[in-house]
Amino acid sequence: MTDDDVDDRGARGSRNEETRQRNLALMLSSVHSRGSLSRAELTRLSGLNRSTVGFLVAQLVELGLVLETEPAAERRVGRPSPVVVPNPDVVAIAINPDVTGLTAGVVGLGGEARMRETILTPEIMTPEDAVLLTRDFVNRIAVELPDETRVAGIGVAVPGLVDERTNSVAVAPYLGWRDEAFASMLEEELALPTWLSNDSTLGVVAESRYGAGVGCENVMYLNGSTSGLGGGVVSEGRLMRGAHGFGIELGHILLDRDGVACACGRTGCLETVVNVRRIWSAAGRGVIGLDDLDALYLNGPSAAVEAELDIQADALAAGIASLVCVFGSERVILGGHVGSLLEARGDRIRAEVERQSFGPLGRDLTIVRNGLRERMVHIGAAELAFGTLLNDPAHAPLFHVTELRVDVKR
Amino acid sequence: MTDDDVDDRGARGSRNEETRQRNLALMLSSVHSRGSLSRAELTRLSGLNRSTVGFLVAQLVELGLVLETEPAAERRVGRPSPVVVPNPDVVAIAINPDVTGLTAGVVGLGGEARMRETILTPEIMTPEDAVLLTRDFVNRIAVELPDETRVAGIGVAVPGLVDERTNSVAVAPYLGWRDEAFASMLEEELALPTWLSNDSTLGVVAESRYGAGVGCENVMYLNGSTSGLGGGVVSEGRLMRGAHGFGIELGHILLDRDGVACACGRTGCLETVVNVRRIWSAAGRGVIGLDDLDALYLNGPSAAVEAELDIQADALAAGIASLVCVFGSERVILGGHVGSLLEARGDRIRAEVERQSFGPLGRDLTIVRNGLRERMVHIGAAELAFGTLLNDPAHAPLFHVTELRVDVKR
DNA sequence: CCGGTATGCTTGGGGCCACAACAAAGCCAT
DNA sequence: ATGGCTTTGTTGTGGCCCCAAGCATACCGG
Repeated sequence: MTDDDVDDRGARGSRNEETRQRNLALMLSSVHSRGSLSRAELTRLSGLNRSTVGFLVAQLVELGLVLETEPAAERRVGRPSPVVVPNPDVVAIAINPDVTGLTAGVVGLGGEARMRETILTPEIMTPEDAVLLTRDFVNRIAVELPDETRVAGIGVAVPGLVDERTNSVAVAPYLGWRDEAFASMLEEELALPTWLSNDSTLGVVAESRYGAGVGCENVMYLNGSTSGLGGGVVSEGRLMRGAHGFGIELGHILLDRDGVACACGRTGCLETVVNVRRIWSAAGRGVIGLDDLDALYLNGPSAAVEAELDIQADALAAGIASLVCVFGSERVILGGHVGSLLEARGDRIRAEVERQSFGPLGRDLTIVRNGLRERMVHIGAAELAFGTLLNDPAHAPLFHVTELRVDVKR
Repeated sequence: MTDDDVDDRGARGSRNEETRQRNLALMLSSVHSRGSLSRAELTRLSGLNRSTVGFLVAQLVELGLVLETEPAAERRVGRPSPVVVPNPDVVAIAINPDVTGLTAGVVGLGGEARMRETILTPEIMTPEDAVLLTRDFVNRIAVELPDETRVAGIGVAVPGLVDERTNSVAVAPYLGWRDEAFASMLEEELALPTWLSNDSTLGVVAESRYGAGVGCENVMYLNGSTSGLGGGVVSEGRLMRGAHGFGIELGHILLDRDGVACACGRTGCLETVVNVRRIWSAAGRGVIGLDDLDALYLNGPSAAVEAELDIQADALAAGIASLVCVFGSERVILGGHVGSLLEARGDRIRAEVERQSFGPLGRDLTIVRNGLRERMVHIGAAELAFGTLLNDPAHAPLFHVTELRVDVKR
């Protein structure tokens, strides 16, 4: 995808086209993340000249990425400004393979979910299974979606370590995948550009753009799922990726050096204590879905569960305090099992974090539950697929949904 | 310093001048960090056109920021290209107040240390003391440095928490400072723009640009000093700052929830174990300077010290493994007391980190001792003062050293 | 109906870089 | 020594991109 002949060190000079590209990207990203903006608002937001904004928007309209609609009747003085909205016919496909099945969806530019379905699998799926299920889904949407629909690509949220340099799955322990070039497999089958990322990393992307992290530049996100405790960090508005293109593993920060062994091979990780499976044990009634935890905690849980909640709340607080210390986050978002934990033990967690925080770092910290819930990973994966488009609206390829149908016949 | 009237959200549009500014900054930064580059090399590096690079360099020469020198005799075919070097008469002043005294220095563009002296103080200095010592130093260099010298500003490395938004010291525990608007105090006294930052944060800046982190985009730096364990992180080439403008506190990551109380008010911080004062206790002969630790470890230390080294090595390894897990760093640089610890227990530390690392994250990790040693904080502080200049070479103010002499007479 | 206001639209102008053609400076082979 | 070759500096032209200014447009309110 990248030209490798003149790629010295990324420290390239800027030319004039780049200015255009950046401004175009700014327009599209603003419209994408705010949903709708008048041209006058875009002018104020960008600080660019009216005439320039007019031209940029016209180009985006011509590219079919945004629509200019009638000005909103706002009863304001002055000539009304046309409203620019993202073109919902430009979509991304979001895929999330997991232990119980594959969730697939279509998300329009602007972040609106268009379709979403989960295909349950009797057994844990192989990468090949996942490709076939994805193909079936794409074939289906190719028929169901309107002809005007154009697809930016496929974003895959992987419950495991992803090597973003090679776009492959390094390890997905709960799926039993290892070194799978999953993106290439999908690209070969579907001829759509495909990107992979860790599911929790995508969670923080979604939350910080559309969820509980809106308006905050330093967000930390922790997500408790059946497959452990994951998370992601946005620092000064930028997603932290770490070296190697692997995401980062917040659940495996050290909690207690003399703690119990963790699935990752180490000892005393935060995940060994803050863990939904320990709740299941305490409740003593087998697997409990993440969506049922709230009800369990509300409807008078057993003393064993109460005790376990206290234990996990304290451990989570210690972990958060430790993480805030190294990231300097100002907002912590909790999702999945730890979101329920916050609901049940919010006061305790917040008090402990405050008490244990390093000086001023914990002073203005807010801890909130995630806002998007089950749609989150979905939206994050779509965001991944929209990335290229949002970065360079004029040159990113889009694929007509009708062409995908041709593939079906083949 | 910043215009506050139209500062919507930082997401400003780009105009044409910005292109020029960025390219100019790229030229100057390249020359600054590489020491000297031919115009042809700058052309290749930037990907810009020969003619453009020629013009940009000419502008930098006119601004007095770089010098064009005779082409190096390289016995290569083709017309020789003039070599561009940073103008050493453009300098920054680096200040580092600490418990034992104030270290002050002058660093030329290009990173070369021009002067450096430590003024010892009998008692721990107040901010006012530090201002006076700095003033004396500036008065002295105003006389000693050549007339052509121009000063970009003052960079201060503070052993404590700095609020970079307000350019003030939030807490410097070992100096006993709290909420001191130290930058304003200096600016008022010396009429030179002044920036503050945490000393360890500046350490990672210096190391990643000139020291053991050169050529690496994901660096973590840990520094053990008398005032505790600090550090900084460069992720994907960018310095991590965290919210609030405070740096980040790597020494206070959790090591053991049941550990001992830490000076920061919490329990079980990494710093409570990895700590030079514990070495002093084990050695049983009072305060030992950081520079004497290597000798102590080499010349057959006592069994108590050996045992303590093992303990600290293991704790450090656990801390590093935990931190690498959340930052995804590929190079860890150790300085000060932990640098000596690495020298004494390198194999043990590396083996433990490898063993405890999360999957592939620890695989390609290198752990090295810092390269710049005592000059490090110095160079980092100068880098801080050069920041504005490197970012916008055409507009950053420079102050003639002769004008500083006028201040002396006043 | 008419001024006031905010915005859209059009045109001219300036800044910045690429490109092309030419000049310069060294290497190298004959 | 000379002429070809290669690389780089230099200069002028053109294209891209944004801004500014003036005019047109659409809505409000009296």
